[in-house]
Amino acid sequence: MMEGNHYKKGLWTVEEDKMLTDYVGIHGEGRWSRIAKTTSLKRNGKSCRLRWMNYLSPNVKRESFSEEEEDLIIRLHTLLGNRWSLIAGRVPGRTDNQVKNHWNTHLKKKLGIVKAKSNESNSSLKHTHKDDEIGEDPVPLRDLPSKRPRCSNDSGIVETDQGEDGSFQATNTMDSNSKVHLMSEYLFSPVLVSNDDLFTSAPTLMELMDGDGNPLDMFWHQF
DNA sequence: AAACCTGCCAACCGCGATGGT
DNA sequence: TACCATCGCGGTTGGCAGGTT
Repeated sequence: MMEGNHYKKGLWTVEEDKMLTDYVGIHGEGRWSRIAKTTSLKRNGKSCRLRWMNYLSPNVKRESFSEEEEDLIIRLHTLLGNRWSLIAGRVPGRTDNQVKNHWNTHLKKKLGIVKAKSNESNSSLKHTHKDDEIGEDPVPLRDLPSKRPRCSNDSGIVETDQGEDGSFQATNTMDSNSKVHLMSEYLFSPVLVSNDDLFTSAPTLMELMDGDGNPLDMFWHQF
């Protein structure tokens, strides 16, 4: 709890990276807060964990995103919204931070997602580049439990639907046929089917539509 | 050449969840 | 049950690099 403010911040040096890598090599991942106590690395636990998970871990891909990865992210985002850790979990070698950054800097533009101005009179407001972005989340976070993977009941979730502009919007009024169509489109598209792991763990449409629970519930367990 | 602008991404922050005592 | 340490998530920021004026 008490991670004081005497810890170093900012970009990591090569020496710091080596210290952290050596530490993980000896002690394994976890117990991040002990690093500063047992080594001369003056980084707090959170910083160490983030550096390892997002950069130093051998599981992290450093090359550019491929077309296939981008397509997969787009599809997963349609289903999951800004659940970056869940999305990243389905994109081998990519971290939630990588996925989030790539979405915000590349994929939004690729999809032509821009914030819908509520009215033109607002155009005189001071512009910042962040103002261009929207809450593009197809399932607004306010409608979801804050920490979905840890929630046992997921009431209040809504499905996604494609809007006139091609972006996906939240809706809870979709009929069953539309649900089947949408689910099958995403689950059994060539991109997803090409992913062995996802394919083997993908449910059937009957499973999707079965029961009185939310038809998307299974995603939170499968992804 | 210098100032300014923009894009990008690594890292930070705040918060909630979890697990141990 | 309460408290504390730790972990993990999503949003946001800071700063560098390259482009433009």
